[in-house]
Amino acid sequence: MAKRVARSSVKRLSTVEKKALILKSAEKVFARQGLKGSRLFEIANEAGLPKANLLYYFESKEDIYRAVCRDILETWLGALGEISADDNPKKAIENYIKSKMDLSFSRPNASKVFALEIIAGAPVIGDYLEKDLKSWVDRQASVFKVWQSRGEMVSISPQHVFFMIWAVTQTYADFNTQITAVLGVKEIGAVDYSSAIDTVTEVILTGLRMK
Amino acid sequence: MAKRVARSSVKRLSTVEKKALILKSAEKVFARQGLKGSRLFEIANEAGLPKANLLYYFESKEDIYRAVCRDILETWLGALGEISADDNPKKAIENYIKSKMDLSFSRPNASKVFALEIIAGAPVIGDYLEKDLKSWVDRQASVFKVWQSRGEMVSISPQHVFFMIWAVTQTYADFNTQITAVLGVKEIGAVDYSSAIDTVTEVILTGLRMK
DNA sequence: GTCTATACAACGATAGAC
DNA sequence: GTCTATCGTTGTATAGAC
Repeated sequence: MAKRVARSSVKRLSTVEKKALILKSAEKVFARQGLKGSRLFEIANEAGLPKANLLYYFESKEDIYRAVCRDILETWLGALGEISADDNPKKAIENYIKSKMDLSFSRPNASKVFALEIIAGAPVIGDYLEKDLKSWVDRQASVFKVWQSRGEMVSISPQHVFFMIWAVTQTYADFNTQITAVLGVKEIGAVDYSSAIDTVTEVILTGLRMK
Repeated sequence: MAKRVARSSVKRLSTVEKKALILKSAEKVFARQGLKGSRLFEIANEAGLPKANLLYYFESKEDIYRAVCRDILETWLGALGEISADDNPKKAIENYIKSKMDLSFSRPNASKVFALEIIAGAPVIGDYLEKDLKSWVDRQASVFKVWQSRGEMVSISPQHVFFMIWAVTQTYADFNTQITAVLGVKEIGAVDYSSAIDTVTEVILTGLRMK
């Protein structure tokens, strides 16, 4: 049976497209109150689908949530890459900060879902943190140690360097409500965006004494 | 009728003490999933009280939540003080970072409730952000501008300086699950605590080029 | 594959005995 | 002031017609 591609109606979407629509809508809803604070009908409304339809494509609310988390982790890891000891240290950190800031501005809801999950104690992605993320950080840490031994970076715990970079880059997504309130603007515009990147990059590179 | 002070049983607590117990328990519960993700019976269990008892002391779940938020904001504002242009810039920022880090380690749940509230779009404390917090930041910003004109601080947007300081100090409370996972420890110990303060202070002061 | 109707469990809040 | 019982509502999930 031939499947038609998307037209004006949501009903015309293929299975794959509909699953993607549900996940996109779910990410937006979960970004406000997390798993326990979100309702299936909110996701359904957001997607423009009847509630029961969601449970045809996914087993349960938790199943949707797990799929959203998987999707976010893939984007995260995929976009961040690996830093090598041969890289130019300053350029490498600069690129890393840029990537993280871009993610914060392009997918703020993904960042918020991640934040809510961590604050809740990482019941779903705890394993990822302890295995994949930890070993990724451990690998980068050994690179930082090489740079530090060459005097190309101040000698502080590489782990804490990452905690700080993650914190300042993600704050522009997660705490954007606070930021717009303090700046007295309705939303973070293109100007604030590039000014934020410059400021963060400048302060961190200087703070790490990178030449 | 004479009231007895607290003994072993929760029942012996005075009205004031019992309200405080409820708020303390509620803060812990709200710190995991926010307002909508938390259940009254969870707060009741945490406090060791029957559910209906909570609704004798407070009108509703939202009422408890608002009281928790008020409590947190008072602590926040009270602990942070004001910085004056006459202060020694480096010492002032150092003290500010120290205060914020102390708050993160002494009241991590308060920090988490605050974070969840902001991520949710600040439905309850939005007013505080736009008025009290904004004017506080605006006052500090004029102090920073004086320092910057004297060459005692790098010339970047004072607002973004605060965004960065808040982000790195609060990350040790809010994202402590991620931090312990990456460090491979069960909890952030006294050693990590002071190492975190030193690292954060060092990087930020250097990053702001404070002499 | 879609959607209505509904079963069933969870939850907030109240009534009323003590 | 405390606590049990319970009401009314909301929310997840399923059954079954189309």
